Amino acid sequence: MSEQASRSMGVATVRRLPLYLRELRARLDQEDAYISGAVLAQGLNLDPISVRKDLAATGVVGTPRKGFPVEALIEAIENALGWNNVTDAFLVGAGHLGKALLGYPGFRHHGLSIVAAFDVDRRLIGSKISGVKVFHVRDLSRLARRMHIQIGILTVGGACAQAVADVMVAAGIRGIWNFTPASLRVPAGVVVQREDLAASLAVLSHRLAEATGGAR
Amino acid sequence: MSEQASRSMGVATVRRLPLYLRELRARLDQEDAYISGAVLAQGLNLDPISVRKDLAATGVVGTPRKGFPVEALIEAIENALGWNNVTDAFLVGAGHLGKALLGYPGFRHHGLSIVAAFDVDRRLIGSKISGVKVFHVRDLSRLARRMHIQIGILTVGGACAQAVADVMVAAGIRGIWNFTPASLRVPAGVVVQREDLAASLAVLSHRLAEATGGAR
DNA sequence: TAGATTGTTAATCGATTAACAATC
DNA sequence: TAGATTGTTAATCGATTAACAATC
Repeated sequence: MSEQASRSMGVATVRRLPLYLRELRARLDQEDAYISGAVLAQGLNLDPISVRKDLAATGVVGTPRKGFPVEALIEAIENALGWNNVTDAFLVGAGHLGKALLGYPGFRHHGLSIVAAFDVDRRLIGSKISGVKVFHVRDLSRLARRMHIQIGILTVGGACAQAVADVMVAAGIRGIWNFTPASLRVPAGVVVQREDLAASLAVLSHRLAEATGGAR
Repeated sequence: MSEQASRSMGVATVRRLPLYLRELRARLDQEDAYISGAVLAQGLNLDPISVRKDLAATGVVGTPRKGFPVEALIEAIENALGWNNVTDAFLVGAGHLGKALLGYPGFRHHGLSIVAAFDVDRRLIGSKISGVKVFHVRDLSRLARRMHIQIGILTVGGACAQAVADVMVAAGIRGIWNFTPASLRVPAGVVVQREDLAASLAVLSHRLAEATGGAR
């Protein structure tokens, strides 16, 4: 049931699920066993109708006058995202951004655990960054297979992004979180999720230019 | 004319503009003075029709059989995003992620220059990170006003995100690039662009769960 | 009962995709 | 001329918003 619900969920809804999850977990610490869509919407600056639809998409049914059961919602959202089980990931490219992601404690709440890092810089290999050991990229394939790694985080320079992605795919990795500006080519069945800083900045710039108008 | 074009541009189009810009700049180094939408689309893994529409939205007219003039496209895109002039920005929160952004050289190509960083950690204040000096947050308001800063980059912990955003707004900052999970409340006229790692990871997780199906 | 809240159906909007005419 | 490519109009799709019925 919940699987079918998750299968038909729109991308926009999926993107909002972590917002709900965060807020709901905070509520759980308090006394509230139920929360209404309107309250949730107000706390997150979202449209109440949108929230109600998203919550409905999780398969959890609310009760009029009371709202939605907080605990059931948390479980349903974690389930839809696969965040109830921890997924191990490899990170390739231990530069500035790679180090930042290795040091980010929040992934724990998102079912993600970075269990090894990779680079080609001799000074890094063998060291530990935020408790995660750094290996040479040439060891990636062997380790990924042995550990059944599903997710690869790509924080290398744009120039070698495709080459590393190829190695990841060959090593059996099924999902690539791409922080490089490169447009990756992968075989069908492999999922690439792009974290596009430039695109985000473009939207900000454009909206600012719009707001400012021609007058500068 | 180009202003009007930029005003009516959809968000999806704006998000793709940096992709085109990057590819076009690479082409400029080669001999090509013209590029066809189809070629551009193939290089970026995009739908050709989509690309043609996006390029049309910049106001640049292509010529059949030849394609679009590369140099004019670059100029038009830079113009639409305001990336032809460098915009100075402040960064608040010199932790892992803040340091990563301070060390990222690519912003230069996106019309963004981080001219100062802020934190409350005494060990950081007065130091330089990637050539950018770190100040105490209490100095932000004064400096932002004096330097007419328009963009603030928010890389603090979620707990104090709103407080820092309030300071930014009060200091005359008009656009906030929000890397925290907080849902910021700002007055009308101030633009907030969220860089939502959790949302992105959620999409990846969901697509992986979808691809895997129930069988795990 | 009354009223707040969910759930559902319809309307609107924007983005993508398709088809085809215009043009060099 | 012929053909490749742009430009435009229409169709489809998904997301958001609106309106209202159902329910505790």
